[in-house]
Order: sequence, then C-alpha cells, then structure tokens
Amino acid sequence: MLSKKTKYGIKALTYLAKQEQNTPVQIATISKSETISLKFLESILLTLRKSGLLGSKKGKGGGYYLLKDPKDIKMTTVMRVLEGPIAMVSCVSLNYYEKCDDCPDEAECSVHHLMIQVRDSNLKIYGETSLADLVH
Amino acid sequence: MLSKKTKYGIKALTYLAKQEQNTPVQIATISKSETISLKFLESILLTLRKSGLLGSKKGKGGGYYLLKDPKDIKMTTVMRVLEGPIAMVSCVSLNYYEKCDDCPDEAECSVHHLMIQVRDSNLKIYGETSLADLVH
DNA sequence: TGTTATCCTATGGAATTAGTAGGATATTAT
DNA sequence: ATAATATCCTACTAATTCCATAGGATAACA
Repeated sequence: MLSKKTKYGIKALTYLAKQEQNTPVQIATISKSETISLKFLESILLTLRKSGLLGSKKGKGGGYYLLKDPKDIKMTTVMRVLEGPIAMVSCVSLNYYEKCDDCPDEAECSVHHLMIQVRDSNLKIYGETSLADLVH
Repeated sequence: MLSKKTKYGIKALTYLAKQEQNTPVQIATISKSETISLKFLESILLTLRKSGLLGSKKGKGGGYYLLKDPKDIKMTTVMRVLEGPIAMVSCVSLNYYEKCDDCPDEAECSVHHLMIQVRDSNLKIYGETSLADLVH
C-alpha cells in the first residue's frame, strides 16, 4: 500500500504543476485545498525540496515551486523520493539492490522472477508518466 | 515492499508445487530447505490452509499439501491471501474498495488515475501467472 | 524591526511486522 | 491404551515504520 506521505506528496506536486505561473505557493494553501495536515505536508515538501524537485522561498510571498517543467518530472523520480524503491523485493531493485538473507541462489528463486516482471511493468508506467500527465 | 510473510509463503507454496507426489510435507522440512524460521512458517502455512489453498494432516506422516493443481492456483489469489489488496490505494481496489478521506472527487484525483494503471498491470501479471509457472 | 513563511530537530502514539512461547488437539504406531 | 508425532491456536513481544505534532531557529520582505 502507498503511504500517505507519497499520496500527499504527489497531490501537492500536482497542485503546483497546475499553477499557471510558477510562483511560490504556501504550504497552508496546498494544505487547505488538498485536505492535508499542515505540519505533515510541511515535512513532505521539505523532503521534496531536499531531493531537488522543489525550490522554496521564505518570508512574505514565499512558498514552494517546481524547479522543472512538469513534463520533465517523471513519476519514477517522484516515487523513489517519496516511497523509496519501486521494486517489491530488494534483490530485484535497480537502485537499492541488496541480496536476500534466505536466498542461496537468486536464479532459482521463484519470488525473484515474478518480482522482476512486476518491477518492469511498474517501471514502465512510472517512466512513461510525467507530472504533467497527472494534471487531469 | 513485499512482506517476509508473503515471500516465505510463496516459497513454501512453490516448494509444495515442486513435489512429484502430493503427499504431506512437514513444516520442518520446508523450514530447513528454504531457511525460514519454523514458528513463523507455521503461522504462514496456517493462514494458507485457512484460506483454502492448503490441506493438512496431523500426526506421523502428516504435514501440508496443495489442494489444487499448481496450474490452477493463480498468483492473484496467493497475493491477496498473503499480502492483502493488490491495489496500492484502497480507492482503486476491486476487492477491498474504500473511499479516501481526503478525496472529495475520485475522478479528479491524480493519484487515483495513476494507481489504476499500476493496479491493472500488476493484476495482469498475477492473473497470468500460476504457481506452476513459478516452478521454473 | 516586526511580520511572514520556511527550516529543522525532537518527540509520541498507533499500527504493522517478524517473529517466539507454550500448551491443546488430532493422528498414527506400538 | 498409550506414547510419539505433527499440526492447531492463542497470546505475547521487540523492533520498526507511519502519521503526524510541537516549538523554536532562520531567512526574506515591508
């Protein structure tokens, strides 16, 4: 299941992508519009900023804004930043690979093969979808 | 990420599907072969039995066995029993649908649309894969 | 020099995960 | 009968993750 962090994060990014101009939007504005706890959203936007997806401005007229064109923000990036690995087991993860403790031989593992298929199909979807596509 | 319960469960089912004859296999045998904690595996096999996938026999010569031909056990069933909903958000779940608290309109939700795609592609994989396919 | 809004660390409750413990129950063999 | 075998079942626990919340520090603007 998708964490609320990821869900809220995507909603907030979509909200920003919808803006006509890319001027800063306050946390409180997004919080109200999307019914997300202000403090929780604050922490989510902070990680999105640290990951390089968002820029921010302090003080009056401040807020968060996208650093790239929504067309150029792929959902693979968004998912990895918010949710972590796209793979369902670390032994099939491209970016966070780790060997399984209980598997002597990956090639023999039934779960491994199945999860490679799942990873690839999800990767295809996230790779072909940009933030711009999510704006209805 | 896939829970260990699901991972171990699939491995155990695959182990049973590999057997030449469908005679009962003891928990301890699977536990040793697949390097899974005996007690943990016991609880997993119990849920698999309660879900109708496995039969069991007590006493000497007892153990667990598949109730159907591996060809007829689809991974959709296995995943739902072990991991729960296949959908990543309950608002796109076919079997466990629930409305989101924060969404006034699903049709307008950017996450909703994306997750329908993910659900469908995963459902396709799990639906087209049977336990027999996992026995390489 | 206030006011505004993000920045950042720390904390906490609830839920989930990954087991463990130990006795009850049913089946088989002697 | 009875001892041995193996599942059945409930309850418990430790660790981790999730979903926030609190509150002050910092930076920008009027």
